[in-house]
Amino acid sequence: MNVLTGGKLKLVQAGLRLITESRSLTSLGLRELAREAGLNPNTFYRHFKNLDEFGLQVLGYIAADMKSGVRELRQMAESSEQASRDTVTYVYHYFLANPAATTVAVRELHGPSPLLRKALEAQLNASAREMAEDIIERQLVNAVPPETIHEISRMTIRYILFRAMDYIEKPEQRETIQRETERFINRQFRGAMLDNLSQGDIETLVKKPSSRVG
Amino acid sequence: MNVLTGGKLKLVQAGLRLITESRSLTSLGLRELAREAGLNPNTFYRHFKNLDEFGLQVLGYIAADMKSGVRELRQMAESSEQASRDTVTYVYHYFLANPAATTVAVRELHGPSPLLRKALEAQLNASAREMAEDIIERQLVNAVPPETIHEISRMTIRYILFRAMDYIEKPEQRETIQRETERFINRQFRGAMLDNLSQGDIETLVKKPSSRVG
DNA sequence: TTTGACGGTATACACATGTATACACAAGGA
DNA sequence: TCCTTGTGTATACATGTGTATACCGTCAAA
Repeated sequence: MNVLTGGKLKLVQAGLRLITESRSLTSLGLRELAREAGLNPNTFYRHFKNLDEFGLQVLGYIAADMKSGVRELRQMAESSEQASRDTVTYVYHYFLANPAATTVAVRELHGPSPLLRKALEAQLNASAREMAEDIIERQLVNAVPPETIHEISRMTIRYILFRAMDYIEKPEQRETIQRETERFINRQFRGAMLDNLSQGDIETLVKKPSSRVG
Repeated sequence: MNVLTGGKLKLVQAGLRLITESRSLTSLGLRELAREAGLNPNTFYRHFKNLDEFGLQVLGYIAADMKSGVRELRQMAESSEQASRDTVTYVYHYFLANPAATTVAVRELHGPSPLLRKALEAQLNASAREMAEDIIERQLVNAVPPETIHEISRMTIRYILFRAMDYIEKPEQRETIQRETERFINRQFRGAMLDNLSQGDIETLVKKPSSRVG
């Protein structure tokens, strides 16, 4: 298995710790890591060929973590009405509990290392696919075609990831961020329901007084 | 005026050059910059107190640039129908023409320096505000309240910024990215028109056959 | 009991970095 | 004319970095 132990684990965890304290994965030094891990600099070489390999290991470590997080998600989201609210709440709490992983993801997704970027993108797309398939399977939004659901899922995953940084760092804004995210998701899906209507159609639709319109 | 000249300008431009070649602003070194600028390392101190101050100068430099870009935007977007398409086209072309500025913005918005992050956020919010006020002034989407337009503008600015990285680096995806961005914007605004309808209302609305529904 | 791999350490080297001090030279005002 | 100010340079130092070589215990297999 890919389970980490001993010094290797110590180094990875040291890396995550350093990243949380306002560093980026790509900027970590070998000696710095060893120092933080309480090990001799050269011990690093016992476990990793170079810093790139270390980066990939860290990514693998947090990817495994995230995967289990997303899997738990599938247990929730019963009704279509409450689906987005529950999901958003859960996801943000997950990010809050894993600040290092979140920071790594955000920083390296557009960071300087093509290798890490590619790996992260794949990881995010996988999560988005899982989210989309879940939505399709449970028929949470029937009026929207599958391909569109996938597209919106990709956008949503990224949106949430970036907002997660603020969510972690600005506790007083958490409520706001959560509400904004819910609105984001709802508007995407509701807007998508109108994808093949013309602007004129929509205006007449909306103008017609329904149950309650301010 | 804030116009840069001589060595100071050389250093800032060297910074932008280095950033485009897959570096991040925060990771630049003083000697590295001087080398790229063809100057003595110590000349750096003649112009900047430290690297943080240098970063702020670079940010200011590109902010001025971006501002003029956004201002030009106000000349366009005549009809509501074509508004998003024109705007998106323009904005992406702008980012394409200024890859260094774009990369800086994306990397540092969630980067390790709180100072730069704050400055960038302010800059983005200013752009979003300008965009929102433009939309409101021109009455492009009447059915949506101003506060919501501001919110969507903030989201859109960020969305476009992140997609701009891919837009720059993956020429074969430019068409796709542009289309996706247009859909993103349209769905946000159309979805927002339905903000105060219940899920049930919307479903009945959408099911009703209008001009053309697949 | 010996062997060898594994994980960890110590020392050392070459190089890059930020910074301090001191020097050079042009332009402009007194 | 002298003096200051702005800009650029040279030298030097302490510190940090990646890496190479060599040494040391533990432990399991032969």
